[in-house]
Amino acid sequence: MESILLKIKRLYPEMGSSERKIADWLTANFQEIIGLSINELATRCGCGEATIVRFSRRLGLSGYQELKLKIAQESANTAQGGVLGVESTDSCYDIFNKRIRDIAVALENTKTVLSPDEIEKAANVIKDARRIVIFGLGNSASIAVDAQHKFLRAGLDAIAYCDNHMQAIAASHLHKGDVAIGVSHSGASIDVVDALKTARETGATTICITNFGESPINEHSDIVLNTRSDETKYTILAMSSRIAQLAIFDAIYTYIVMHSNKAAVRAIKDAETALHSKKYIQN
Amino acid sequence: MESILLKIKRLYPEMGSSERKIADWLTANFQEIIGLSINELATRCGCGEATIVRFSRRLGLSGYQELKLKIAQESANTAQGGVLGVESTDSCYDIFNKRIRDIAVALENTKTVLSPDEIEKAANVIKDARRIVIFGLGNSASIAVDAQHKFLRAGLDAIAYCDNHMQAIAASHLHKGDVAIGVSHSGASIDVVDALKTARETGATTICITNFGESPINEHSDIVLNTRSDETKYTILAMSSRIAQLAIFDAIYTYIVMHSNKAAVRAIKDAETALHSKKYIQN
DNA sequence: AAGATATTTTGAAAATTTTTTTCAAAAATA
DNA sequence: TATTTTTGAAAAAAATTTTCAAAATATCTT
Repeated sequence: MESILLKIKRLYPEMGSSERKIADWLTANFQEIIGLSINELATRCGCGEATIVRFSRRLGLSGYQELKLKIAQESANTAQGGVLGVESTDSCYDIFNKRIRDIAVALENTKTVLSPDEIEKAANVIKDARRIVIFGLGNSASIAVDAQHKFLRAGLDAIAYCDNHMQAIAASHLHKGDVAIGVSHSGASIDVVDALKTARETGATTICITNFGESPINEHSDIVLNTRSDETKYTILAMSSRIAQLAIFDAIYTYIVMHSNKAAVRAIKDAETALHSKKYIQN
Repeated sequence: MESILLKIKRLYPEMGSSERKIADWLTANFQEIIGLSINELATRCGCGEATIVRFSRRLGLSGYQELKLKIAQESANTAQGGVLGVESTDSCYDIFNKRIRDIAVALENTKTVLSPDEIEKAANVIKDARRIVIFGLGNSASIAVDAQHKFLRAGLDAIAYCDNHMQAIAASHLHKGDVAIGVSHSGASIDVVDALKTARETGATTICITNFGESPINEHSDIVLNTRSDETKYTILAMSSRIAQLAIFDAIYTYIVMHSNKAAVRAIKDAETALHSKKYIQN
């Protein structure tokens, strides 16, 4: 949807001099309109009220009221400034707000480094895999578990291994047609990298999900899915990159459901109905 | 800044029955107010116009006009796009892009229903807890595991139980000074609700993380942390609400680290250095 | 427990403010 | 100069806010 400012810019040539005064004032004082009545604005712009209504109509709105409402909506997004670091005086709610900013930024960045081709390939390989094993340790363990959960719901044969011994064993027992997925933010987790290497040697297809850049895990991966987050503080948790990882798995899961044969879709419906008896209320 | 919805929730007890009708209607039809005049809203709520003005004033606003403007601002993110449906012709990358939109919207919405007071209370209770148990089943299991992982890193005594029998047992063995956290998007997962109820009976402090609205789990929780996502499609995965849950836990974790005594901070540093030997490269 | 009194809550109607429409004058264009 | 377009003051309409008395509720008294 075209924004108000953009519309103003586009329609500017068609306006008369009085309407242009309104356009100019609004361009300079966008949000300020929210607190003004139509005649206050008319005074500021040096024009009549009727001209303001006409101006609003030109933008495709019903009148001044709607103009104000629309600008209120649009300025809500713009208003936020860009500070990141958590201060020791921050309330927990403050920290939450900063975190969700981080997440939004990381997701946008990931969009720029995630290859459309690679993720499409990954989704299809997983969809048709005989067996899927997912490796994640420590911080990435919950991502692996989450992915397992999703794939199981889609009727796939998936297991997450979050223990380095189990990973090594599982990797060595794979075959051609199987898929091994390694999750590691740094791409340098010894055990996960080794497990992926082993998996590849068995003939399995290997996929990694890791932060953008050179890393050991890429060398052992047939398909590389990159995230991108510029975390500097508390990087151990790599919170926002993990959200990006989750989003990638979610997209793959959704894709598989959409492209699956009836049986797999039924598996999802089955999973949902199975849950109903476990709820006090029926959603 | 406290959101309108939060203010409504907080001031609800002080309202008379007519004002509550407005509060209820608004909670259910938040954005819809933008298109309504005061008497249209009065009709819908079954009350007089004056009551709506009084209601607005109670929220600290000058009147109905400002209420409408404020809601327009807050619903800006929600209003755009809404829930983006995934089409069967979408590429995996397309789906990813739609997903990250959903996530951004859910996070913004959660900001408006998450009570600053409650999350602050939760963080402090957890920080000083003798023992923390976290309950999550199915979809919420990975969130519980993630939270456990974070709290362990902060040097806290935390365990996640993702099995209904273990949850029941663990809950019954708590004491005053312990904290039980239940994670459930619907707030209606029988086993988690029961475990939280049991936990409370032992004298433990109970916290729930659930989607905004009435739900069984609230009744057994001393502290309620709300998320908000309007998922209609693929609601079984409740993806975006889970991201919001993760962000809440992350904020609490970060807050605890910031406010902990030296020992706990050292515990984090310890955890980080312990990981270094497990990496091929040093970050 | 019943009744009386005070307080609070409420909405209809009046008052006010805001927005929109009308229309003739001014400006621009042909 | 004639025609069209643009404009704003004033009128009309609509929306919002205020006032105030009735209704509901709570508190006190006996």
